[in-house]
Amino acid sequence: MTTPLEKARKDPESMKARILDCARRIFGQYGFHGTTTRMIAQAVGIDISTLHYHWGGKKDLYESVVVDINKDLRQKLIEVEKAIHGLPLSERLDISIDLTTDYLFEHPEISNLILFRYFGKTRSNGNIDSIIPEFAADIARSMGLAQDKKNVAPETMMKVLAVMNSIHNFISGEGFFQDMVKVERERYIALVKETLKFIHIPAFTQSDAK
Amino acid sequence: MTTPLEKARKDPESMKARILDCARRIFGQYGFHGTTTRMIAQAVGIDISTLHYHWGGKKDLYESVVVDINKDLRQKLIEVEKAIHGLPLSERLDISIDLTTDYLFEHPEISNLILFRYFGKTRSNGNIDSIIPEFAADIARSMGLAQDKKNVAPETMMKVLAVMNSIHNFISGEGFFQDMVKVERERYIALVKETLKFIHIPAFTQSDAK
DNA sequence: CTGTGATTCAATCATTTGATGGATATGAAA
DNA sequence: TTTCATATCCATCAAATGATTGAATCACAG
Repeated sequence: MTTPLEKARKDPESMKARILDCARRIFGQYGFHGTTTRMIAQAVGIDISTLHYHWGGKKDLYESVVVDINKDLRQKLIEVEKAIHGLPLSERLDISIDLTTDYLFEHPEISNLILFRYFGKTRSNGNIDSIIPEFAADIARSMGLAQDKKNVAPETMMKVLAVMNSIHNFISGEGFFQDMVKVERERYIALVKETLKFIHIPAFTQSDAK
Repeated sequence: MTTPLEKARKDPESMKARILDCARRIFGQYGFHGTTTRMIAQAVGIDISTLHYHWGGKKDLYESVVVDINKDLRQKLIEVEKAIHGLPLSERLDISIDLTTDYLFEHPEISNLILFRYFGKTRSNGNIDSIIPEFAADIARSMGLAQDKKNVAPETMMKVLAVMNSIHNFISGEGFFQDMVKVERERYIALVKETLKFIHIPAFTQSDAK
């Protein structure tokens, strides 16, 4: 049986998919409470009731969005993992940062939504991010910091979180930070990669040598 | 002339101050749109109209909160700067991380609010964080990465942002991350410090040696 | 005690917002 | 053509929410 989300992903031109795309972007910019169903409907160019017809309600739509971005991110991480397989650690980090950063700059709503879920509370909260720890564990393994996905040491988990978050920060805070350093977009993206490598590569390669 | 905010800070028992305290906490947890004036009033134990009497309106109160936390953070940064003055870089980092982390874990709403302002949009946005770039420049100077507060290189600014953000991340994401690594609060705080030092000290000391 | 300004609250308003019901259109199947 | 499921919109509702008004209460100087 196909869920509404699978149906939407199958045909990107369908109304379901168009709504989902706009919802991703707007929920990412304004968060759950900062977004109104009317804002999304207007962005799609439809009536609110059409939105409700396809996705049930605001909360249902939001949860679909979260599942959707998690799916996309997981897909990308698998891709990155393949690209770096077998390389030495410093190169793995270098390439991972390049690929992930490029991808997220093209889909900033992913970083936006993830940070919103980390740092903000929703007045009625269910937890639909049980997949995130799995991401972190996957990354830990693919970076050679853990043997298997189960039983990743807390220290390792924290290091992986630090790397993931620092990337999301620069993507999601682009508006704020770019204005702060007063550079154009292309330059900002280059600066982000440079800074991430400056910060993270010494830490992990040093501990590797020990 | 004294602003309402100065008046509130003078007498911590005053109604103005009590409202401001609760507002800090709740705006920090739920963000601007996720917070209702009724939530704040209930937390203080007063009527909504009393809140309006003292602070004008939701937006005014929110802006006062932002100014207030920026003031607190600035104060703390000056304090930290004094404590590390003259020490070698790796020790400056070590101590800065300890002091700042301890302080922010005691006042998590500071990290919460700052991240909300970085990553989220408010439907009607004015920018009242013109002070943040100044923080970054201050830190850059006090870490010996820049000569004067004016003309801090973009590369340097980005590095400082990376450090600041990584701290805020672990404070503000405590609920999420602590659950992820499955440890108690004290252990989590220790892990945060350890991880921050692991990540940042090699980067800056290595480039220092070059 | 009295008067006066400051403070607080109950009641209420206007707007926003999530949601629904019913009418209409479209197109495929019978 | 008729029938029926799908899809869309218009009108509207009920609750939530930011804000205001006016009366009651308090603090305290005179």
